Amino acid sequence: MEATIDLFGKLKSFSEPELQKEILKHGKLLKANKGDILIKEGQHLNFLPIVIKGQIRVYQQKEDREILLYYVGPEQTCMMSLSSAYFDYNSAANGMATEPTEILVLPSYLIADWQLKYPSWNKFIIKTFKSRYDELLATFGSVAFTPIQGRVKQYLLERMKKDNSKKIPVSHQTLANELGTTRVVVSRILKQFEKDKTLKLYRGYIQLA
Amino acid sequence: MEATIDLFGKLKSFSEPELQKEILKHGKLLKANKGDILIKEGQHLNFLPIVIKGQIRVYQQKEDREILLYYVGPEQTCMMSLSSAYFDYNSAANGMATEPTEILVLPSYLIADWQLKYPSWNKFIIKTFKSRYDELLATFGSVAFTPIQGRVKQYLLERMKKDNSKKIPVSHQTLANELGTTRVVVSRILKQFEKDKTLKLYRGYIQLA
DNA sequence: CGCCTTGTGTATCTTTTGATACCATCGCGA
DNA sequence: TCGCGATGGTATCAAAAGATACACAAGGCG
Repeated sequence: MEATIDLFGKLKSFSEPELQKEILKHGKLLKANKGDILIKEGQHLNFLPIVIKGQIRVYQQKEDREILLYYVGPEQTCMMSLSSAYFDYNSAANGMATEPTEILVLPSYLIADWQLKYPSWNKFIIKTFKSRYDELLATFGSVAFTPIQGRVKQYLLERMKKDNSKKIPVSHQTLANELGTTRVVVSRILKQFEKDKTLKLYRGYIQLA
Repeated sequence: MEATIDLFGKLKSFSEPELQKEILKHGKLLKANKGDILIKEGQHLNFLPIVIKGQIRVYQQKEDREILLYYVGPEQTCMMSLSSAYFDYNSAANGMATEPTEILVLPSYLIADWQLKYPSWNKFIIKTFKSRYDELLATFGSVAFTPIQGRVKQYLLERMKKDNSKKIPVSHQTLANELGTTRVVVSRILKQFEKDKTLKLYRGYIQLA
């Protein structure tokens, strides 16, 4: 890989100089545009993507329904690829860039080696497994126990925190895709919230009260 | 720990003699009865249980509803404890023995050390993370996309395979708890299946056709 | 400007799921 | 033997969620 200005300024997790050398040697930088599909369900993966900048949306799909699993943000990687690195495995989800995204791509066969050699890499791997699991478990609990109305509210509140803004740019259809339901259901629920004065609806965005 | 006959005959994953010594030195054997609660939601865990014999049911609960996450069988361990070993963490689920169960209990602080020292231990850890994730993801997809009727069918078929028997000893209430719904719903669906001749209902068990 | 895509509002109808209630039966233990 | 809890059948009603269809508006683009 060509020397990249400030790569490890953005990837602070990897402190060992030796590890950094290896990453520079074997890694490739990739740029993805908004909407680019990086991983498809059923696909066999032999690389590990680490997001440098931007974001990847990982979701499951069934017929015309889809549901969000998690986002991969900077300094993070994806479970599907990680699973593939250790076992013969086909992706159980899709990955799509939600904005222009820069990705560091590493070949799978190095993952396990590095894990034994470099403590910071090991920590990264374990942390990924752990936090992805937690996320999924939280979403699972939500889907299993909370009616959609509550999940819409949850989603909007989390989004507000994350973006630090009460103006949430999302279409009803997109919201439905995040939550695993349909557009009509989302519109209906949002309208109810609007009547309850908890938000206002506009074309293309939602303004929380 | 007192020398235990054939412990490593049952735990074939741990091949290194050094690791076996460590396990014998720091581990304790524990016996649980059917119905014993081993882990509670919110509880802080400082041990890692590895099942030797029997089974632990790990599930989430909310008010009077509950839903199965997974079972921990022989040679397996639980995600909650594993997460606790690496990070400050409170269990997000409950664990209960479903039958008389023998458990090897190891202190949390050793998990990470051993992982760097013993490849077979590392493999065990990674495999646990990976397979627990896969299970949860499968269940998640099922809950998100499949109507309950289909999930009842899935459950019964899987149970048939696992037990290698078409006679499935389970009450409607228990089935409801596994699937995150209520008894009445399960009874209704099962009755429909009986009308369709795909199974017969008896007190305390279900006979698949 | 007209056209097309995307986004939104809403009505109607059906299906699924849940809540409640009541009753019958079984089997265990006092 | 009686009582009681666990199990299961079922009816009724309500709520949640989904399917379909249609209308309209906003905005980009040729």
